[in-house]
Amino acid sequence: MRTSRDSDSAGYHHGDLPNALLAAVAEIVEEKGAANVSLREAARRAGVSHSAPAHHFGDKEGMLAAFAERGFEILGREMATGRDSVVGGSALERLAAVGTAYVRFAVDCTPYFDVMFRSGIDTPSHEHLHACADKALAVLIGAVGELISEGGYTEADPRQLTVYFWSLAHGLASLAVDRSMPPGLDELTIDDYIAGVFGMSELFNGTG
Amino acid sequence: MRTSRDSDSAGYHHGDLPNALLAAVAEIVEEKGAANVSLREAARRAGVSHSAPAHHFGDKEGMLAAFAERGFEILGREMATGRDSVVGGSALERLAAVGTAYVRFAVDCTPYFDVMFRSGIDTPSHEHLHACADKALAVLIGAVGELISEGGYTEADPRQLTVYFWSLAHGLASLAVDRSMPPGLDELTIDDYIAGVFGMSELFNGTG
DNA sequence: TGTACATCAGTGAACGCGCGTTCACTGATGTAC
DNA sequence: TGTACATCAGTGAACGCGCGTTCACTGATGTAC
Repeated sequence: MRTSRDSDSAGYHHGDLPNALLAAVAEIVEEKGAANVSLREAARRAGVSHSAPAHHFGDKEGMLAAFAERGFEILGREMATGRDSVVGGSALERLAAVGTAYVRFAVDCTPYFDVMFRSGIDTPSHEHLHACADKALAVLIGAVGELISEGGYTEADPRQLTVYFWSLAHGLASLAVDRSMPPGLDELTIDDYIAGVFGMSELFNGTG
Repeated sequence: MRTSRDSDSAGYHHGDLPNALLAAVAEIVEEKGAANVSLREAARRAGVSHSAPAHHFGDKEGMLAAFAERGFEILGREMATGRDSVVGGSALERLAAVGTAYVRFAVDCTPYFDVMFRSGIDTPSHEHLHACADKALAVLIGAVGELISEGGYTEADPRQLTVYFWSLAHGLASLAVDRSMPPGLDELTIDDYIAGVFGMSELFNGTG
């Protein structure tokens, strides 16, 4: 197997250093946590001198911001894919699919989730990152809008409904990533909880 | 105003160093984020030599664990107080009060919340901390149990119902702490969202 | 086809910093007698 | 009431480490002519 590192372009010029560095960031976060990411360690793993990263990302914040941007792009894409995978379903089912994609993203791509939401990065201060975050979130907001325009939950404030579903998704994502299920609750799988949590509003309708 | 530092016991012996160090940790997290807590900085703020903290907490992990323990004690107490403040209400109302206390704790005591849930601390590996976390969580689990034994949501799996409410509280807490409301959604206050999110299940009953 | 040159990507030495941890120490406190 | 002694709490020097950033540099690439 050949990586970009040992390809023909290997030598003084790396060929694809930004991607290699971001891949290294993912590795480091996975192994040692977001707090332990450093420019030098990323450079080391990319097989490059420790001052090379500055060329592409400016500084450490810049590298983390670039990594988070990529995360938001993936998250947005996954949520849209989830939504579109529901054919002939209700708006509530599409919204549940969006939420499910959100939680699955956190579980399957934890390094991204960690840097995006739990690394202490100041998203608003990075213009492009902020835009990426808004764009991803627009998928969730849009799904809530569809729910309302389809005639559901019309009594609710759309903003509160958005925060409700986002809280549900973000909370479950956080708990799942931390594997901090309370004692006895780790018998069910994460998929059970996803189904349970996003099916709860329907359950309420039936039994309330 | 006199602090414990400049009291009569000031001098070679601090008098209340563990507390002073934990107060310093809260300050540091507030100002610079959980990632920037250090034994030396805490010692500096407590007005003590940099090697003094080791005497009380062993090492850095130990200091953070002690801080998190205190956080879980406060969280548990606040949730119980919230629950008990509902007199003559339903189990669902008591559960909403527990969730409200959870979110308020995160907003009002953000340094604790950050260290407890977002500092990368490995809770299960600290026995006493783990016990503190379970004890706090027991308040939420208990409130879910009361809901069920009162005859509500009997079709739901209690474990899923617990994770549902915990996700809701933890998600809203995280979003509120990060002030990462999506564009246009920061017009409402956090209290509006708390009321909206925990009133949502009742809303569902009415309109579903 | 060849040459000059600008531009870009990565190097490596150097800087100063704050950190965690260790260790022999000393000052303060309290207890036994 | 006084003295000896054990224990505890905090000191300060020292260690080695990894870090971010800067800077003059060099190797590689591509473009103009």
